[in-house]
Amino acid sequence: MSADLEDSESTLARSQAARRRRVLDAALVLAQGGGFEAVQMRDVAAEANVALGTVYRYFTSKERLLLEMMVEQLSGLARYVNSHEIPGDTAAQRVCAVLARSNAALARYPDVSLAMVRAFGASREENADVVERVSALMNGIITTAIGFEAQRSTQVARILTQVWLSSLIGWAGGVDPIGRVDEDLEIASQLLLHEA
Amino acid sequence: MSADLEDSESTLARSQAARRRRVLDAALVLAQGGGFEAVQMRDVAAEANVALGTVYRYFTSKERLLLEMMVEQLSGLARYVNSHEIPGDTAAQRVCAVLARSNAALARYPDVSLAMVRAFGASREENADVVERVSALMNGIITTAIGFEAQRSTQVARILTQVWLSSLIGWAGGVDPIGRVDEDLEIASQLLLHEA
DNA sequence: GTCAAGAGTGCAACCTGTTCTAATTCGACG
DNA sequence: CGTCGAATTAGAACAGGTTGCACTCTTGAC
Repeated sequence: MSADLEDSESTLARSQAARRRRVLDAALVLAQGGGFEAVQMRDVAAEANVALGTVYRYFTSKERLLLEMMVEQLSGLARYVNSHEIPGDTAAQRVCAVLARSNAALARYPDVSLAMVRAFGASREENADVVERVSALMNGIITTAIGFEAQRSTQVARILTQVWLSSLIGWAGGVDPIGRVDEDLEIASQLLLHEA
Repeated sequence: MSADLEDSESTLARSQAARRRRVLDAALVLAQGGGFEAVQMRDVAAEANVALGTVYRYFTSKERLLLEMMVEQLSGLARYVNSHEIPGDTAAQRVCAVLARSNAALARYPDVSLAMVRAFGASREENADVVERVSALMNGIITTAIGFEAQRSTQVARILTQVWLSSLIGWAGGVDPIGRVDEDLEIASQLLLHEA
C-alpha cells in the first residue's frame, strides 16, 4: 500500500527473499542430478525446508520455477560477459567467443541446462513474461558480443538468439550433441555478419 | 517374421492401421478446440473408440502422439510445396512465399499448432527420432523453396529452420503474435540470401 | 502488550499421464 | 472347425503437478 516497498529491508521481506532463494537453490540442486524429472515439487519443498504450498506461493508452477532459474543462470552469464573484455577482431569472432563460453558454462551442468531448456520449450502463455526475460538476456549477451558497429545488429542478434535457442532445444531433445550448438552459431554468425 | 510385411494387406495390418489412424484423428479433433491440455489420453481413447492401453501401444506417450501428428501435418505441407510452382524470382522471395503459406496453414488451426509446437519444444531423448523427422520436413520445405542454385543452401536452410522453430515457440509461448513468425523469416531469409 | 492479517505449514485430495493386470476377442493357420 | 498367440479391452493402480483447507506462527500497527 505504501510508496515503494522495493528495497524495504523489513524483516518480512528479508525472510521472504531468503525463502525464495532456498527454493531456487533447492531446485538447482535437484536438477543437478537427474534433470527435469528430478525436480519434483515435493522434493524441492523438502530440500528447501519449506511447505509445498510455499513453493507454489513463490512460483506458480514447476515450469515457472525452472524458467526463473534460467533467468538467474543467464543473468550470471550476462554479468560475466559485460564485465570482461571480449576477444576477437570481428563481430563474428566475438559472437563465437562469447557463445562458446556460454555453452561451455551450460555444458558444465548439463542436467540443469536440460531442465531449463525443456521448461523454456514447453512454455505456456502464463509464463510469457519470464520467457521474454530469458530471450532478452540471451539477446543482450549476443548484442554485447556483436558490439555497436555492425549493421542491422538488432535483427542479427534476434536471429542468432533464435538459432541459439533452437540449437539448445535440439540438444535437449537428444537430436544433436552439445558441440553442434557451437557449430550452428559459428556458421550463423559468419553468414549473418558477412565474414566469408 | 517373413520377408517383407511392408505392404502386407492382411486383415490384421489393415485394422491396425485403421486404429492408429482413428487415434491420430481423435487427437487432432481434441486439439482443435483447447490445444495441448485438451488432448487428454483418456479422451483420445474414447474419441477413437479404443482402449487407453491401445493408444499407448501405438504411441508411447502423449508427446509422441502429438509429434507424430506434427509429422503428418508437415508432410501435408511438404507435399503441397513440392507439387506447386513456387512464385518469386529470388530465393528469398520464394522462401518467404512458401513460409507465409505454411504459417497461414498453421494459423488456420492455432490450437492444433499450439499443441504440436509445445510437444516439440518439450521433447525428450526418447522421441529424438520423431523430432528429427519434424526438423527434416521443415528443412525440406525450406530447401525446396530456396532451390538448388543458392550458395551454402544447406547451411542456410538449417538456420532458417531454426529461426522458424524458435519463432513458432515464441508464438506458442504467448510472447509474440503469429505475424511475427513471418516477419522473422522474412528478415532472416533476406539477410541470409543476401538480397539487400 | 495485544491483535488482526498475512505467511507458512502439513496434509489430503484432485487431475491427468502412464503402467499394470486379468480377462476377452481376433485373426492366422493347421 | 479348433487352437494358439497376439491384440484389445476395461478398469484399477500409481506418480507427480497442482489445489484446497484448517490450523499455527510471525509481523507490523496500535
